[in-house]
Amino acid sequence: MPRTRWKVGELAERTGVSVRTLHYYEELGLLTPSDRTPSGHRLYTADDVARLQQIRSLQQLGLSLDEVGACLRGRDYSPLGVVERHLAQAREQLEAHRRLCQRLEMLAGRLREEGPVGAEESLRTIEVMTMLEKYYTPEQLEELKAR
Amino acid sequence: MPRTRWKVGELAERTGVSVRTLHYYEELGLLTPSDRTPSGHRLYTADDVARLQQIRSLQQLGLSLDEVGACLRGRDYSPLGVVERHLAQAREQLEAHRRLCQRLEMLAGRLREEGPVGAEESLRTIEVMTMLEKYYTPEQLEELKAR
DNA sequence: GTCACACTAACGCTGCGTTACCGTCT
DNA sequence: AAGACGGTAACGCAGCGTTAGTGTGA
Repeated sequence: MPRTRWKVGELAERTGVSVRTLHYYEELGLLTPSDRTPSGHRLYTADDVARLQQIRSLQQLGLSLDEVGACLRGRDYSPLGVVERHLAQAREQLEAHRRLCQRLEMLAGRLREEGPVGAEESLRTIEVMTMLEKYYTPEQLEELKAR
Repeated sequence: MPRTRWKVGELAERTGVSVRTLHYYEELGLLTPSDRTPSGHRLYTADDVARLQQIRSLQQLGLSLDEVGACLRGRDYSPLGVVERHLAQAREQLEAHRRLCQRLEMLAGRLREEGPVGAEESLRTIEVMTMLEKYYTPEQLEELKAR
């Protein structure tokens, strides 16, 4: 029989999400552990863990924590929908990283042969890097407008 | 003959780096445009653009702007070295995104068939997501210790 | 003369990290 | 009995976004 409850430190260790962050999510009303020990220690259930996953996915989709909250409380909220959009974005980032690798390889080549690096080379490389940081899918733009 | 100088807005548009950010880098002494028009408008040269690329690469490697500055001023500083480390990291992130996609696909599968999603499933997915955000190569850990 | 763009200066904000101090559990 | 872990409360901060008011230049 698998585990059914986690203390905050255990959850943090398993997920990489810090204890402070879990506290903070609770403060914002995003993730309240379903249970507590008599002495007040937080106990997270499998449902809570599922919710944490949704929160993190929405965050990686570029939403602020405020927006994440609104989304979770929203009427048309669908866990599967969230995962699917996250997946779509992850695939695009996969592609973006491929382009970044190409750019960096070219740049490294130039630098090795000591030829002066063309500005276009640098410009395009920066462009790809920056796009990576800001990635929003077209769908998200709609979402963000909807709020 | 290609361009040889860019105004701040032009550079911002080409790179995706905001005007405010370019101002801020200058404030910190990270990137001072080599020239100005008589009236004070910033003019960035190809060298400046190359430096901007280095700054962004170091940032994506996980360094704070303070550390970026220290690195650029450091004695053993090598542009090629920076690009190579960035490239190594980009490749690892490519792999990490692949794993993320796998996880999200499995999760989506579970959600579609309405079976209750196992907590392990959620936990592992969150773990992969979180690792992605924090990625530091072994090399970087050395760097960070060195400071 | 107008409209997009540049300048400087200043405040504001998000998402936590980081003490600090005290209880708990094994 | 002690050390790892939990609790709440509070401050602090990086990296810009965002006005605001003014000059510039095609």
